[in-house]
Amino acid sequence: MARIKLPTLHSDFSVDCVIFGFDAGELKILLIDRNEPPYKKWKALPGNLAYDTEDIDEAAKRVLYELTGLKNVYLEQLYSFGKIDRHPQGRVITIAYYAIIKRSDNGLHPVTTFAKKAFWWPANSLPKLAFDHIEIAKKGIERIRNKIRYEPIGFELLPEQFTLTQLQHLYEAILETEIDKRNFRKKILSSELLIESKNKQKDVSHRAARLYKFNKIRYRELKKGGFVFKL
Amino acid sequence: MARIKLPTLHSDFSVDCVIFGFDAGELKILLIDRNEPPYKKWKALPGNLAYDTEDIDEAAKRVLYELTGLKNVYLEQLYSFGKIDRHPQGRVITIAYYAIIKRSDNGLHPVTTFAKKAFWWPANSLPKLAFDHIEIAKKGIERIRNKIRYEPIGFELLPEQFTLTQLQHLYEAILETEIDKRNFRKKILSSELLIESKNKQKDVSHRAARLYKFNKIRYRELKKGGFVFKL
DNA sequence: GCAAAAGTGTTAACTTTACACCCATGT
DNA sequence: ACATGGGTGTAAAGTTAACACTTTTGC
Repeated sequence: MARIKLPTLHSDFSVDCVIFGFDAGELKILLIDRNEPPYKKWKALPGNLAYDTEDIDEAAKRVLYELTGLKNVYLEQLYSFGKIDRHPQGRVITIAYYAIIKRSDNGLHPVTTFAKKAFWWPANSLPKLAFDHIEIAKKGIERIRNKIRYEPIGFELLPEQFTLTQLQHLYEAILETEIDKRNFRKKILSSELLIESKNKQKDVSHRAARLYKFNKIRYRELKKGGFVFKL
Repeated sequence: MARIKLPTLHSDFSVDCVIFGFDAGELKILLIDRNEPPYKKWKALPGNLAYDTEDIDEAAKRVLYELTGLKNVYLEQLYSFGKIDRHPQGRVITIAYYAIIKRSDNGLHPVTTFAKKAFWWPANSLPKLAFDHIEIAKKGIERIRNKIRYEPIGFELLPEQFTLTQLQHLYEAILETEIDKRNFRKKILSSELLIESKNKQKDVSHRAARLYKFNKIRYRELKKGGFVFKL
């Protein structure tokens, strides 16, 4: 297997990101169009070779930032992929990360400062992707599905303020189940993780729902005491 | 940051293994004494640079085999570690795996075909380790602790046949809790994951306990139907 | 006034927890 | 006969699941 040395980056491993967003009642993943070989013109997960001078976590943050302009985002390592033939130009291991980002409530407007053309794609009907990116994306979906059951990461996908119905729809979309409205509300409210806002929904053509915020501080406290959020 | 090229392996990433065993009522981890620099004479997790010609999963299997002579062992990727300064000779990313191996019931005799001197160490009182291996080991312990709650991996640590009390002690050791004997038995037996053996314990100076086997086939069936083992 | 989603309680089924004594075997 | 761990059931507390109608608001 030939080993290609790239002039500037000088590295044999890359970082790829599965970036999740929630919109129109669906879990979405941010994809890019590749405009250089290999896999030119293919859709792919955003990623890049890593510099020798940065920790891998930093490389993931950088990729995410270059693509979305966002910092301070929920970002975790997902899994590493190292089949010898996964990259046509030689041995390149990739360390995959997954990120969860908020999108403005009313907005379908994608994030702004792109390095490449990026677009959201429904997580449950992904197109063909370059390299082994389908495998990586599936691992990401599997992870977020498991994680959401025992950590309150769902809030990362919603705007600062949200209604209980929005939250329920999010859980239903990710877990692909129906949830009973009354039971859901009882459970989520009894967890003390939500702060009731004084505001209500605006511009809806029906009774406006109360808005809530996630109480991060309370969550940290509870977690220290051994509390585990469970839906 | 200097980048050292090794003549034969020609690779910038390594594979390290957290190998778990259970013995004398304790969770143990297999360590080696390093006999070359860097960190010569330090204790460390078994690991090695990976060849360019093997998938990373294969590299992990190889490391495990070289050290223990074992194949077909429970082995999963754990996490990748990529701080730039984790290796004194330059940028080396490591992909950590964890393995769970059975040790013969009565036996404290360690595995045989060593590449290096290896020895078991209690997981909850690890010594100083080379590189960032303490961090890796801790991640492994955290993982096995979480995993054992919702997958029946405990059986991988026990001999083919075991008593319910042995199984209970194993859970107690890993989860660091006490478990009620009657509740534990009720729960574990009602899961239908155990096959009652006709045999009983031998050579104990008290009433001999019935032996059980883990029913792997039944577990796979149940799992397909969406069953999740939970202690 | 009607369409659309918000909001609200009770009961039965199930799961989890707490708890103590007799039994079989080896010395 | 005694020491050691093996083996067993029940009741109370807590959790989950099933289920339907009234309220508010905009059009």
